[in-house]
Amino acid sequence: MSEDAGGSPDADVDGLSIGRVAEATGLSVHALRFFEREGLFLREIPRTSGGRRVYARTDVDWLILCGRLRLSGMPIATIREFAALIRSGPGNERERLALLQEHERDVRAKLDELNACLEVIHGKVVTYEQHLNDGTAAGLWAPQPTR
Amino acid sequence: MSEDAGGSPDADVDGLSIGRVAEATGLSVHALRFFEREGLFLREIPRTSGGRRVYARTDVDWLILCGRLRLSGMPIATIREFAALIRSGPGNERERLALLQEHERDVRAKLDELNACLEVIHGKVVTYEQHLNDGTAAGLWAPQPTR
DNA sequence: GCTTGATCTAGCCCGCGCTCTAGGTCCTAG
DNA sequence: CTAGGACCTAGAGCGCGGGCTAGATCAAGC
Repeated sequence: MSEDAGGSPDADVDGLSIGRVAEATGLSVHALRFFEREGLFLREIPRTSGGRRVYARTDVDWLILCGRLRLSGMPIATIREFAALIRSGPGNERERLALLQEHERDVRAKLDELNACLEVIHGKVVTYEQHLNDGTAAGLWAPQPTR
Repeated sequence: MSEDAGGSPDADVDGLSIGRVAEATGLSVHALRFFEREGLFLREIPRTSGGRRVYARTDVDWLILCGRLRLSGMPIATIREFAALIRSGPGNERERLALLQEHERDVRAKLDELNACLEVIHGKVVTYEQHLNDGTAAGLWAPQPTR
């Protein structure tokens, strides 16, 4: 139930089970195995003699970053590219930077877009609130557009 | 090629073909037919005697709002609910307002989330920029996490 | 030893939001 | 009259991001 909390022969100091990593990152156990199949990790995740994954803190840190990248809309394929750059060692920092910069631009663009949508939506909300207070129906959608 | 631009017997004044509506809304022709199947419209779209859709300006206005709702992450199913409320006529404005308010909350939450992600990502960008200027490697991911 | 829960691999399945195809019809220009 | 583009319906397909299951193994506590 409590798994190995620091004493089993297989797990290194601070070796984490998949369940603990799931808790720590907010990702599901399924998602973690999926990410591994998809090549998103920075290294091969080692196994115990029994075949179970043993994660390190640095894996969790990376997964947390992956979570942010995903939340902000980066596709799995792009995260995979980024991971591949890191895995292939020093020397490609400019490429990594370019990838991150492009994503930053994308996120800013999406923020602008969302803000524009928010304005429209908030405008609608205000219109309905006024209608409900005043009893007017100005600016509301009719059931059948007036023709 | 130019379709009916205001003179054919079937099309009302300002009756728009699906292609024109696609242009006007940025949605694809396929998407417009899909939206119709999904019940997102506020009315039955009338047809010419030849069976072609004839849209009005009000349909375009509604579609533009739908576009904003979609862009801001509202699922098709929720837009369908909203459309159904409008279609069922006056009297349910509180429900419409509640739906819009909830979506507004969702959008604001997503904005906060995105901003938080952006901070993390921008931090990474800055770290890489510093590394490339200084030649240091502090804070960069190693190819293999140091164990 | 036995039970119990966490984990394993392999692989199929799903919801979403369109997109595209097939096979036709319409209709306007030349 | 003919060509060709826009449009029609019905329905299959797809990319994405996981979710879920089956059937087995592993490991900890009693």
